[in-house]
Amino acid sequence: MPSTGQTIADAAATLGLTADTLRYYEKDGLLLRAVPRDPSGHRRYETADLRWIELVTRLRSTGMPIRDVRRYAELVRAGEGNEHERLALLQAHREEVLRQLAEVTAHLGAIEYKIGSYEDRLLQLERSA
Amino acid sequence: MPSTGQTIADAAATLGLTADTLRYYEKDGLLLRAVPRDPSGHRRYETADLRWIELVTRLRSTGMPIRDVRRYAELVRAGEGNEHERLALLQAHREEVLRQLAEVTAHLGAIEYKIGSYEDRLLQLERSA
DNA sequence: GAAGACCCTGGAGTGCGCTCCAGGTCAAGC
DNA sequence: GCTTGACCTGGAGCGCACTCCAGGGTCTTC
Repeated sequence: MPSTGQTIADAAATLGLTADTLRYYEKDGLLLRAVPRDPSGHRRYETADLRWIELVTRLRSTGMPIRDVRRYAELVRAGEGNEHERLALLQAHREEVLRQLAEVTAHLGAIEYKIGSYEDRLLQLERSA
Repeated sequence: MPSTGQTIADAAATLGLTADTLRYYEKDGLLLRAVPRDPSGHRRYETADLRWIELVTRLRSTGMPIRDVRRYAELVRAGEGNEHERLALLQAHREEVLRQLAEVTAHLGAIEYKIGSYEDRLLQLERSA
């Protein structure tokens, strides 16, 4: 009978992370549970683990700090009854992401203007050459 | 005759940075020139300095690493003749920013979906209460 | 039963981008 | 002439998020 679930190497490849990062997330309390082990003590990631970590990577890559992800994980681990707090945490993050998107977009506009002016200048030079 | 230009405190306030950060940028080669000093050795930021630093903050807050900003500053300091390289640097940054915006936007979509499901769940609870 | 591949733990190390001193100079106000 | 406050320099320190060992176990393959 083959062990169920993915090895840490497979999970890392699936999720686009490294094995070190997966161990670090677990040690740091970002996961919902200790990842189950096979008889020799190696981690076997199950679908539920992978799905949760996928959410973690989404929160992380939208800029949520580790400590907030941990807080959210704590709330989920605590079980039903704190849905308002979870929602508030996600909504606050959403607002922050929207703020950042707006800021980056605005700055990008100014940078693209500068790119345009370089392109124009180089075009002029070519034409006059 | 009053000294011309802004003090470091004023410049920091104008730009939304700290005095420490301004000194750090200068020491690290992100500026186009050593900021001019008043007779007692204090920095006086002139309009040209402030405008350049404003560009630096735009590059920084769209995620360009310090070392790339420094590289761009070096090109501009080197004077005319490297416009292609400057343009390439900015274009590469633009592509990276667009990639990130797309990624964040996609992840945000998934997070908003989750927010929606919490809102629905809480609404159900209220209704049944 | 030796070699190689994979995994384990605890803990140290790294890169980035600031941020914060300590100790000192200088100009203005009382 | 003394305090106060803003600024100076060089350099140490910090928070974050990993990343990288050293030393050791286990499983498979030959």
